[in-house]
Amino acid sequence: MLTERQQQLLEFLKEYHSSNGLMPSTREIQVHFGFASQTAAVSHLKALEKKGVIQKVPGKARALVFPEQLEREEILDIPIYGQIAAGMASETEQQNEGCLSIDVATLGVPRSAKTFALKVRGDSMIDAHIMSGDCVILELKEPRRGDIVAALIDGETTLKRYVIKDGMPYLQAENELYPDLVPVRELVIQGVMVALLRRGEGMVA
Amino acid sequence: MLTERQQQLLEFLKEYHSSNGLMPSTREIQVHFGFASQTAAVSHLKALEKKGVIQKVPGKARALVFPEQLEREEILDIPIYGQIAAGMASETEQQNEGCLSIDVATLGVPRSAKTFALKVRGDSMIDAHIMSGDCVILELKEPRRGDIVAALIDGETTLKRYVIKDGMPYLQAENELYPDLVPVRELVIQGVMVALLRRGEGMVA
DNA sequence: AAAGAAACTGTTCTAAAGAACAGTGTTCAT
DNA sequence: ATGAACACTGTTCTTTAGAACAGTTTCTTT
Repeated sequence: MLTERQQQLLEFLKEYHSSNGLMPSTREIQVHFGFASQTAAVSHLKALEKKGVIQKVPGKARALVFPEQLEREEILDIPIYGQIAAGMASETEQQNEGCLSIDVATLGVPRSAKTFALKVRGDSMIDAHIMSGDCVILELKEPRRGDIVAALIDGETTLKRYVIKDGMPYLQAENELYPDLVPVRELVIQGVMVALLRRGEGMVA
Repeated sequence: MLTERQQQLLEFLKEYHSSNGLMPSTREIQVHFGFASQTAAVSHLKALEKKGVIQKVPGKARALVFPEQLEREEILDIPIYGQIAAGMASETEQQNEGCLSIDVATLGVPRSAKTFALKVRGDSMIDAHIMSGDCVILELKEPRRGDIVAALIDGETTLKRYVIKDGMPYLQAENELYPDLVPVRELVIQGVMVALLRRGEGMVA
C-alpha cells in the first residue's frame, strides 16, 4: 500500500515522535532526508494523509497525528513496587522496579484510580490461578468481601483473599497447604486486585 | 505541590492532548482560560516546567511534553479478535472486539511483532492457570515445544499446549477431563501465547 | 512592613512553520 | 505514446507561535 519512500517517511515520523514527544516540522523532515526543497516533505505528508496513515490539522504547527493514537484510551503508567509474597508473609520492598503501561479501558479502572503493581512470589494463591511470577495490578480502594487484596499484617505484605466471617475480616490463602491468617491485629489493606498480567516467553506451568 | 490554577492548566493540557493528539499553543491556552494576554499562559507554563510536570523544547512550536510520556516504551495496540474455546474446539469469530494497549517492554515482545488477543472460554487450560474470561495475547511466530498456542484444527480454533512426541506435533489440554488432540490433519498454528491479562472487578475464582 | 510568589495585563519583535504555485525528471500501466 | 502517480527542485507569501520586557494586583510568609 505504501511506497518504499513513504514507508521511510512514516518510520521517521514514528521515531521522531517517540523520542521527542512531538512531530517534526516539514523543514526538519527536509533536513533529515537531505531534500533541497521543503515541498518534498510536504507532498510526502499529503500522500501519507491520503492513504490514511496520518492525519493533518491544517494551519497548526507540527500538527500530525497517528489515527490509532487518537482512538486509544488514556494510558496509565503503573509503577511496579517490587515483590509480594503469596506464601508466607514477607516484606514488600517499596522500591520502584520499572513500569507497566496499559490503557484505562483495558484495566476497567477509573482514570483517576491510584494503582500500582506487585510481582507475586510463592504459590499460596494457586487455587485462584495466580502463579508465582505473575504481576498483580492493585487499586487503592476499600475491599469488598471476596476480593483478593494485598494486605499489610504486622509489618509484612501478603496477597490473600479478603473474607468476612462473623463480622471479623480475615485473610484466606487459596491453597490448602497454607493456613488462613485469622486473628489479625493492625490489618492494613494496601490495595485491591483489579487485574493480573502474566508475561514472558516460557509460559510453562 | 501545584497551585489550583496550575492544576487547571495541566488538566487542560492533558485533555487537549488526548483529544487532539498534540499540544495547544500558548494563544490557545489564552483563549481557553479567557486571558487578556498571551503572557499569562506563558508564565504558567514556565511554572509548570519549573515544577517538573512538563518539559518545553525552546524555539519549537507546541513543543510541550509530559515527562512520563518520554520514558514510556512504545505502545502496542493489540486487537481482540473474539473468543476462543479452551474446551471443545469451536469457531473463532474474526471480528474485532475492541483493543488493548500495552507497552512493548511489559509484554516482552519485539516492536515489530504481529500480535493479537483472544478471550478464553472454557476451562481446558485450567491446570496451566488460564481461566475462562482471561485474555490471552498471542504472537504470530513458530511455536516451540511446550508453548501454549492457538491452533486451527479442521476449521476450528482452540487454545492448547503444543507438544511433540515421536516427531509428531499434537495438542494437549491442561485438564485431565479433556482428551488430547492427537492425530491432527491440517494443523495450523495461529499464534503463540506470550502474555495473559485477567481483568475485571470480581476477581473471584 | 517588607519580600516574594502567584496571577495576571499590554505591547512588540522575530523566528518557526504551513501553504501555494510553477516547474523537472522518472517509472509504469493502459 | 500518453497520462498518471511518484519523487522531487526552487521560490514566495503569510500565518502561527514563541520570546522578551515592562508593568499591576493580590495574596502569603517571614
